[in-house]
Amino acid sequence: MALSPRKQQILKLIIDDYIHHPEPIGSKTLLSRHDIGVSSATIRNEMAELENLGFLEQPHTSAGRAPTHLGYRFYVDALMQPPILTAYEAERFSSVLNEKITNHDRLVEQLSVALSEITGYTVAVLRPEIKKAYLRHIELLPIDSQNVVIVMVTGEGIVKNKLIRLDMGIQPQIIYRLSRILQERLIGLSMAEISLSRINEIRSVMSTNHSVLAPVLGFISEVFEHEDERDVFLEGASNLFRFPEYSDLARMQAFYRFLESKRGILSFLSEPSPRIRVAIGEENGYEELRDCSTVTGTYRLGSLSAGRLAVIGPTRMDYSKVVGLVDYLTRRLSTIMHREEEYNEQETRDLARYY
Amino acid sequence: MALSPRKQQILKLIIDDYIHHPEPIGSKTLLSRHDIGVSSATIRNEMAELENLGFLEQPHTSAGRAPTHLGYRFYVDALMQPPILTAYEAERFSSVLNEKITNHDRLVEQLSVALSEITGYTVAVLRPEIKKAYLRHIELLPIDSQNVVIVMVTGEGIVKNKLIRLDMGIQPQIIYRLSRILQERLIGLSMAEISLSRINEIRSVMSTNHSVLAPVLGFISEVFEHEDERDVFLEGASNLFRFPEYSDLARMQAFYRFLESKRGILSFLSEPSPRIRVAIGEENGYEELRDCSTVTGTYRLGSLSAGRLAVIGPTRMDYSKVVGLVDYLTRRLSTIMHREEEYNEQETRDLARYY
DNA sequence: GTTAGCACTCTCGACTTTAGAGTGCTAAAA
DNA sequence: TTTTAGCACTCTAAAGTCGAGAGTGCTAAC
Repeated sequence: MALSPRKQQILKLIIDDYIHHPEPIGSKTLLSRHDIGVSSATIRNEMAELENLGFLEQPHTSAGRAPTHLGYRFYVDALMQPPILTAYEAERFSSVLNEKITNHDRLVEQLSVALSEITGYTVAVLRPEIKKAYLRHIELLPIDSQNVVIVMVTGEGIVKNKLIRLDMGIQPQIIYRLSRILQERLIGLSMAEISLSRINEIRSVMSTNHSVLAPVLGFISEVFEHEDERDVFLEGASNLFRFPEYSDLARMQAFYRFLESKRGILSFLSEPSPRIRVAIGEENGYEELRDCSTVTGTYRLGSLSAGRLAVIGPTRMDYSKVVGLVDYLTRRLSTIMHREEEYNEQETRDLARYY
Repeated sequence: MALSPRKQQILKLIIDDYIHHPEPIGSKTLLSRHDIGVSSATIRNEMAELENLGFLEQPHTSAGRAPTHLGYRFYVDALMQPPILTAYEAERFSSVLNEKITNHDRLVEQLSVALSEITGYTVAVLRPEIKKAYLRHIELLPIDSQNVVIVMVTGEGIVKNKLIRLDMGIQPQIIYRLSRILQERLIGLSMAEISLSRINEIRSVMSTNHSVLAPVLGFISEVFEHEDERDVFLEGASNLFRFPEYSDLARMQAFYRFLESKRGILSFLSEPSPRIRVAIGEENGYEELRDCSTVTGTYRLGSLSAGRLAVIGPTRMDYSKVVGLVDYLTRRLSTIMHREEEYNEQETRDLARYY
């Protein structure tokens, strides 16, 4: 279905207009706004054909035409101008990145706030899974006779901890011993490698003291298995109120409920997807996102699994701009974290001396 | 302004009705729904007087009457029936409390989810400040030559940590030494007591190694000073869509923006307030909460400062029910945590042997 | 293939009408 | 003095009417 250049031109003009001014547009209006070399009647004919092809639709007979989801799809694939970042936008991100925030979660959150501000849409972030990380450090700290803190540090510098309350008192010596054993056997392994067999190995060495062992090993597997911690960060949800397409309260509520429950948006973000994915309406695969478009970017944080960052807006989204921003941002995030990762590996090698 | 019993009865009936069916109610309708011993004309007269007194208002001349904020205030203070928890509600909370969640944040979050479900309103939680906690344990863990993890545990079992990246490599021995010094000088102190002078004391002892010291001491003060960590937990914000009083999109957006920014709701929750506070409309003190009522409960977590838990709903809130739930929940939270706290102090005393 | 012209369609806002709920007032009853 | 029946009056909300305006599709001429 190769579209004639003129049809493409007309489709592009309609969508460009519609993105900023969401009202069905007629042949005359289009002509009055743009310098096309033909008359309104010709445009009318072209538009009728574009409608037959499924790229445009009329809300009713005597109205102008609006893009369909298929129209947007074609626009995204073939028509929209290549995204360009403005100096302001790049600057806005850089200023966050230059703050030298050491906590990855915070950094990504701050960037999301910026992204949501710039685009005026909603941003959702799924942080990388920790499952595939390798363990850089593990330590048990006896706090008192019945409380032990377990601290784990991944290669990427993510620290996880938990206070474990034991049923019966245990001497610190035993804790220290277990701590050393865990260090000897687990440090340097990726989480995939800390399998049941290794844990059982430890269990046999420490056979005397099951009462510490059970919760400790429980926590380790919890950190790396459980998705609980993987909550979604949301920013700018209230932005969508701006758009007339969300003036239907019932729909808005369904949408909000979807975001709020976090389950839905989590599973949406967890789906495999290319580095940059644009999904329009039903393409999202969720009833609640039927009236939305999303631009999802994947970033990599060291050896961790992919993190995801999605911009959610109306289907008449400014695709060019959003794709540009998401692409830029995830790229920068990945390289920054990649650099850190290399740095850490270097360090870890140096460190070997101490052990 | 002592109201006659009959006026009180009529006001109560109107509000009881209005809470579940938010339409201005007229004398005849009221009579048809309830068995009052007088005619509609009498009720009409009483209602006219209640309006003069400011307890009721008419949207327009020929409509029924609806409660004013003053009316709700009187209702809350004098009319509503004492709150009773249903078996289901108590059971719902107990099932969460019995899960033995060790992380306080999670526990309070789960309870908020239950509270929001039961009430159908929005719940906001401000976690206790950590500032007043006493330090049960502090430890520096060298991870490699340039990375140190600092771990702090409060009396309540709250664990805080951070990975500190140093500009230059430092031998683990030095880290261990600093760790011991911190332990000797800081453990057991309340955070108020870890003043600048004590920190300077440490600085003089460790004069040689400023490069570790600065970020470590920085983190300590950050943990206990900064409000950053005190983010607000929100649950059930989308519930409010149900209510016809929120069908005005612009208002809804302002409200959502308020919740989302977290600044506003944080400062709202930070205000001093009695154990249970009911605020109606303007009483909330925030423009964005002008159309809402809030029931705020304070709970205490060990020696920490107060945590706050607020139910936010329309002004025609089911006050009796909500007050009962908030009261019950904050009480149970406080006692549970109080018990834990005693337990911990016991433990800490026992522990003294080890040091 | 393109365009001017024209009859036709449909929505949206403005205006009108009407049913119904509710009121306040008055005068009679308790 | 308080309560009540009765009634004229008020106001809204929903339904109906109407005309302007934007846009279309078709036809015939360029």
